[in-house]
Parts: sequence; structure tokens; C-alpha cells
Amino acid sequence: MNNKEKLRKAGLRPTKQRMIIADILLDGINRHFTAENLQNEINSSGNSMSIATIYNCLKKFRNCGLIKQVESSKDTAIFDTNINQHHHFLDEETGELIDIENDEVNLRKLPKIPQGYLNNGVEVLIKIKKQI
Amino acid sequence: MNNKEKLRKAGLRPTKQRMIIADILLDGINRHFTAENLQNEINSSGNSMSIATIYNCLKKFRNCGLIKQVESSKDTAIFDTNINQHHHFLDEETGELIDIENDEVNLRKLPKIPQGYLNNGVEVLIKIKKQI
DNA sequence: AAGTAGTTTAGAACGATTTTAAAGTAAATA
DNA sequence: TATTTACTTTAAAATCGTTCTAAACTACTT
Repeated sequence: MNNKEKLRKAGLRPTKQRMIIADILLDGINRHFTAENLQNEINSSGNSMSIATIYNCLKKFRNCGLIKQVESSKDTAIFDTNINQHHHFLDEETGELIDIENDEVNLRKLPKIPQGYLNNGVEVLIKIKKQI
Repeated sequence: MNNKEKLRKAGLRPTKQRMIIADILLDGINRHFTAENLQNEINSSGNSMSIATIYNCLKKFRNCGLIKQVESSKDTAIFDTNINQHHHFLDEETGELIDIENDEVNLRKLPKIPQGYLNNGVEVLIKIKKQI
């Protein structure tokens, strides 16, 4: 399926701007990035785009499940093109994230989900620190 | 041990402002809060404090291990008085966090920590969604 | 009591993100 | 095809959480 079809299937109009972003993000390669990272990539591909559009687009892509947003207490939002359930190492000093594939973690026991709620995904974060 | 001693032991001078905050936070009750939440509590206890002082103090308390900062992609930093290793449910729509005690989760298998790094804590986040 | 090192403060500054409102574009309709 | 309508993009301003600045203050040491 090409990117135009992917956007249509997600319920998003394939505008010029969304196609530029889709061409960068939806190539099957897993990556972590910020809005600013993406703007730099767009610029160096010879295009340009308002930062507001980039934020709008990332929010739409995330809400449609085309990308994910990583849970991490950094001051900048970090997005992830790997939409499968998976986990991360986090170096808290640098903010660097490293993927952990789902089958590398085995959760034997999980608590009962609170009454009235549904499980919407489990994320394991292993905080790591550079050895001195 | 009283709060003055706790601060001293952590290497922090027990100033008037730090004592006010310690009296609110270090009562053994687990809670999640933001800097603004804390300022409101301080105000309603008849005291007042610059927001800069509150941020300074929370950062010092966190760095000394008196409180924790929760990993979550909310736009506001969330702190936690529960300093034991534990986990959370997160309602992504409201940002509400619910504690999961450590013994309610059993991690059977964890990946190898990357070369040159040390494990600095494992956090499990179970994202939940209100049933409709 | 005097010195000094650490702390608090208001307000300015900052950086990420969102809002605004006007102009532009894609899709639907006639 | 022309027209209409709803959605999208944009630059710039606004907002929000957080940090910085530098001057006044305070805890501890001598």
C-alpha cells in the first residue's frame, strides 16, 4: 500500500504536506524523533513547512495510529515510527531511547485493570545510566 | 526521624521553605502532584512561596531521592512521594496515575542492558482507557 | 559578631506547543 | 466544469511550564 492509500485508509486527506511527512516517516524504518528533528529533515529534503503544520500532522498521525508518542518525561515530545507494542531503554541523562522488542520482555504477572477501564497497552521502561 | 533530620541527612539545609514543603510531602502518604498542585497546597496552608523556589526545591528533593519524578509524556512534570520501585496505570485521556505496587508485577524476562550501561530502574506503565 | 556559602525571590527570559484568523486546497455537489 | 463546502496550512501571536538572573536574604562556620 502506498502512502496516499495509507493516509486515506486512516481517514486523512492526503495533502501535499502530509505526503511529505508520510514519505519521511512511513518507510518501515523504526526511528525516534521530535517535531524539530522532523522539520530539519523536511528542510534538508528541499521542502519547508510551518512548525504548526508539523505539530498538527504529528498529532493526527498519532491519533490515527500511524505513529506513536513515547512516554517519557523529557521536555520535548518524542515520537516513534515503531507502532508495534514494544519497550525502551532510556538514558535519563541524554534522553536517548533504545528499542526493546516485545519478545525480549516477558511479563508473568500483571495487576487487575481498575473497574470500568480497559487495558490500552503496556510499556516497560528500563532506565539506564552510563557506567563510570 | 523528623523532617529536619531527613533534610539534613539528604544533605539539604532545612530552610523555612524546604520545611514547609517537607511537612506537606514527607508524611508517608503516597501522592502524585505537579509544581502547581503543591503551590496551591502551600497557599491554602496559609503560607506562600515563589514558584521558582518550588521548582528548585522539587528538583533538589528529587535528586536526593526524597521524591521521584514520574516518566509520562504529559506537558507538566508529575512528582511522586512513593520512592519505592513501583509502577503505574495511566489514563492517557485525563493524565490520572494510579500506583501499582511492585509485587503486583512479575517480570520474568528482561533484555540484556546495553554494553557500558547500568540498570537504573524498571518502570511498567499500563495505559488504560475508560470503558464506553 | 563577622564572614561566606547557599537560598529565596520577582520578574524576565526561554523553549515547546497551541491558537488565531486569514488564505489556500481537496473533495463534494450542482 | 463551476461552485460550494469543509478541511488544511500558515505566520505570527499567545500560552504554558520551567529556568535564569541578579539582588536581597539566611543558615551555618569561624
